[in-house]
Amino acid sequence: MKASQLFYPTLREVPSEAEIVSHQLLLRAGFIRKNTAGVYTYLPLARRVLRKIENIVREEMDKAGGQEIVMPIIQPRELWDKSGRWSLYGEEMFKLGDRHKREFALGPTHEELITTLVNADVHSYKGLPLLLYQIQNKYRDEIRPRFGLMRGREFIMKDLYSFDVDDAGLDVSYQKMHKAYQQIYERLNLKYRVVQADSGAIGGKESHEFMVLAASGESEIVYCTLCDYAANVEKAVCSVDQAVRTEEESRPLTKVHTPGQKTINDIVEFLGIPKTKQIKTLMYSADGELIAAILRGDRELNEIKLKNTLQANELFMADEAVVKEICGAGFGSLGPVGMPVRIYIDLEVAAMNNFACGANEDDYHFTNVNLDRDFTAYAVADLRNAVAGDKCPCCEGNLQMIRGIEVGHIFKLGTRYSQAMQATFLDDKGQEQFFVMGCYGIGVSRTMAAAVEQNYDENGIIWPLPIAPFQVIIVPVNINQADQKAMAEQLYQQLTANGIEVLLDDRDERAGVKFKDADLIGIPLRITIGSKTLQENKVEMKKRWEKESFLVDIDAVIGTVHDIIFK
RNA sequence: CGGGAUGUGGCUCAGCUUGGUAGAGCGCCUGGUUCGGGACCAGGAGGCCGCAGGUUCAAAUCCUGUCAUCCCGACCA
Repeated sequence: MKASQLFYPTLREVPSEAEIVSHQLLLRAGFIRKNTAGVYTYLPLARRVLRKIENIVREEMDKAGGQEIVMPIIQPRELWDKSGRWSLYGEEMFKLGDRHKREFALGPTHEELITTLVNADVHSYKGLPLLLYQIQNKYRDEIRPRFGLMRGREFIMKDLYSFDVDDAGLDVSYQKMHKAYQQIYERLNLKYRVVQADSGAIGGKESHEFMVLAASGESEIVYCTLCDYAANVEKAVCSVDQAVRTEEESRPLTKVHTPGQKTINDIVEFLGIPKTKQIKTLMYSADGELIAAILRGDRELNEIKLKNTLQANELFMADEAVVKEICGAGFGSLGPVGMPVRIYIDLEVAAMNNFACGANEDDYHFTNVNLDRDFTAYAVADLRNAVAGDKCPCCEGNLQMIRGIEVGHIFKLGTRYSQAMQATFLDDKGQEQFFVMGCYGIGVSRTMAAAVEQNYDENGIIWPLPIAPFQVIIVPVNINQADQKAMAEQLYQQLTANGIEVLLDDRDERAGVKFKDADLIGIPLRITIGSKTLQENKVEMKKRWEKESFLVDIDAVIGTVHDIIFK
């Protein structure tokens, strides 16, 4: 491809709408343009990258037994009524009507559609397992689209759905996908981590997320430095034996006057009691019922864990006025002693003694509080967020934190959708059974953005070789010099003939402009043709990710490029 | 949906407080000089100042409404 022919409008300045690196660079380098919030046009360079990602995904899906199909974007309401998700998905779905006033949705995901499809045409266990996938635009009317391609309202996703005869079959399909996903991220050449994930209200028992590691990632991940354990903080287990047991004797409960002291820090200062000897009491409304969640003073509540423990559908922090009425004190003065609602305590708290807490009376606290003697817990559960330094739940190692971008997510769905959609087959005993399903997504466009978040410098993008829009860029310093132009053409032809994707910057621009653009769009390998080196029958080569360039004999160019690209 | 901010040529922004009919840099076009890290000189094109009302002799500027975009939060297979 000749740069003079390529549509890649680069920008010198950062468009003001872009906050994060991938958004800024993809805009500046002429990969994407915004149409409306969360909706983008992919220009030629982006299209090339997306295709490469898609092809790697496609190959691995096929290798794992997947078969590609394409499902419609427009889906009728009835399908979604069947699964109950028309209202459940609610606002997040783009909805539209036709001229007959029939209602439709732009597909945010395709479980309903594919379950219907498979149910219509697979009637026997002999047709299973069946793995079908597509790479397609998805539509979600995000409350707040942001970060460019990271959280768009229209995005490209690969979604595969597995259909099996039973749970054992699902396990096999799930493992296949798990492995295929690892292959994919290896091949994309991205640093990533697989983590245990919360499967959400709708998911099944098991779920893993694939995280591309990047400082700007939205998700927090904990991982063990010794073993393979890794999990989304939402999910990370804080096991019992992490709790520091205190061996001291129980001391008598004491009520202390603490005028105006509300926060944990206030008590640290006022009473000289460390955070780790205090507890905090958080009030929640769970499906309308007021409950108390209790944690050590320095810990953070994990709402997802609490929600799962309570098996609540709706959970939000209680209104202070309500709390005051029922408990007799405001937020800063609460405690479990005499608390008139159900008390859920964190595992760690169960191991503490002689701690301090609010007395359910403004301006008073208790010290030397002890579980069972002074109050009883309705349940003890893992409720807090893991933090760096926690003991690994699987081994003797310690946990560390890192940030990541969720680019893949796999779920065991079980029979949730097949039951809702009444999708069945006959097993080998002639019994009617529900399909046992799994679903497996990869955010293709998000993966492109994540690759940028992970690979850039002050000059622009540094594409990993497997997904670079071009592998090599040839820059003749001055295209008006006949010998440079001729050499550029010659190398371009030769490299192209050798199956290498080359961009020839044949524009009549100054060298600086061409270098800047080459760096910005992130082509991994640059070949510079200048008059001095040309006289010595050499060209200059530079790897985008390295600082120094090096000279190569013209005869050796093909071989050198080959070595670098195909390693 | 709450809180905050912003809408002025393709991009980044100034002008708005104290109304008098629009500017800079970059980009773009033409000519010339340049030519290994976003050149220089000269000339030029391009904006009913997001939109709709209102106040006023007069509105980019003041007022009201509205739309859009961005950030924080709530939300989130």
